[in-house]
Amino acid sequence: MYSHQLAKAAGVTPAQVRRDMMDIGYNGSPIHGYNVTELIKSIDDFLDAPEGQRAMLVGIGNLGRALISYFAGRRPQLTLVAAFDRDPRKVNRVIHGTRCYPDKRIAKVVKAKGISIAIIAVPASEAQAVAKKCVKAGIKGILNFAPVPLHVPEHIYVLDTDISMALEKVAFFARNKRRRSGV
Amino acid sequence: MYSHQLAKAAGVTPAQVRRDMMDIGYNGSPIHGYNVTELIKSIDDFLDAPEGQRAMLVGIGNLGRALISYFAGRRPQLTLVAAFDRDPRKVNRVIHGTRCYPDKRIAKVVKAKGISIAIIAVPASEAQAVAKKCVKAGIKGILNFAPVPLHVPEHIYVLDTDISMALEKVAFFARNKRRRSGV
DNA sequence: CGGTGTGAAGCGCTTCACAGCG
DNA sequence: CGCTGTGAAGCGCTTCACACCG
Repeated sequence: MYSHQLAKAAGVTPAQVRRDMMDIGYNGSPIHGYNVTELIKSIDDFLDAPEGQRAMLVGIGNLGRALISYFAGRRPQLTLVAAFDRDPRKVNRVIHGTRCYPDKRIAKVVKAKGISIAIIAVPASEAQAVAKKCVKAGIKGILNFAPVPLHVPEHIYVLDTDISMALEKVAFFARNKRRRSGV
Repeated sequence: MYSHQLAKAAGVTPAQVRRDMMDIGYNGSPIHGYNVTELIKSIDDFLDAPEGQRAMLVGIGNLGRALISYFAGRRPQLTLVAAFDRDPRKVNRVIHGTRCYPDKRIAKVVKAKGISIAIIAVPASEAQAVAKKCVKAGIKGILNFAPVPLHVPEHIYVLDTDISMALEKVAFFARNKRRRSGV
């Protein structure tokens, strides 16, 4: 499989693909290109923590449930092991294999299960408070779906994914003609 | 309101804020900083199409429903006016003010309502087919939540928002300590 | 001083372009 | 040849740094 084929499949340029190969330390051959099976293994080695990582979800609304089904049993090294909500009617059950707890128990469950990543899918008004709780519990990274910037200590990694902003962006560029763009 | 205050609120640097002011053509004064009311108006003028823009959603699963409630009556100039699904049980009703149609009717509804933006929230296996249908119907921009790169003509703007990739990214950087990052 | 507006520098990602090799 | 691996150039966004002004 050659760089230009991988490039077409992934929607990027061949140069990009070769650059990425360098970055993850995988080498192809000019004759046969890249061996996909080995390549996948190299990518996994590069991305995954050898011990695996566990994530939790806070906020079991429509978005929360969508996220649970997205992540259900996707990658063995990165699993969703708990979900939390403030509403007592939403907890103490299992959705798509993920157990739901009342949000009071975040700290305990994080410690008990060794969770290092939090996914925040609560309303904007609660996001900052939830983030604080997660950080105090010992989380290392946050995936934030609430449309507010989170204030957290420097050493916590935060990725903001503001969905309505994404729509604004599409609306804007759809009018003002530009090229595609990624995650 | 001064640039450093806006910066703190938005989670960016003061220099960024002033740069953005230049880009949208709004001027503050060194004495009073920026007038927030006028500023919001300037931003709207910059972002919004004067005639407004209409969007549709394809795929009424958990994610689809979450998106509907996100966008319900947010911005007057950018509204979600229709939702589509293949499943007959999900259509012919109104969710959060958004009418649901069978996906066969995409082309007709796009034309009838002057829709220019499509939000794709269907399973990966159907995304490309849906995208094609949308493009043929005359859509200008696509917000894609399916975890596949879409192949569309050059002049269509596509924004890919692969949520599980976002989680991988957080997992990776949470281990390898980096600074926060945006939409 | 404490702000804004902005040219210029910095930085990271993307692309070019070419050596090397079967 | 055609493809990989990679130094170097390009490009766009971010940050610096400073003139200007009340």
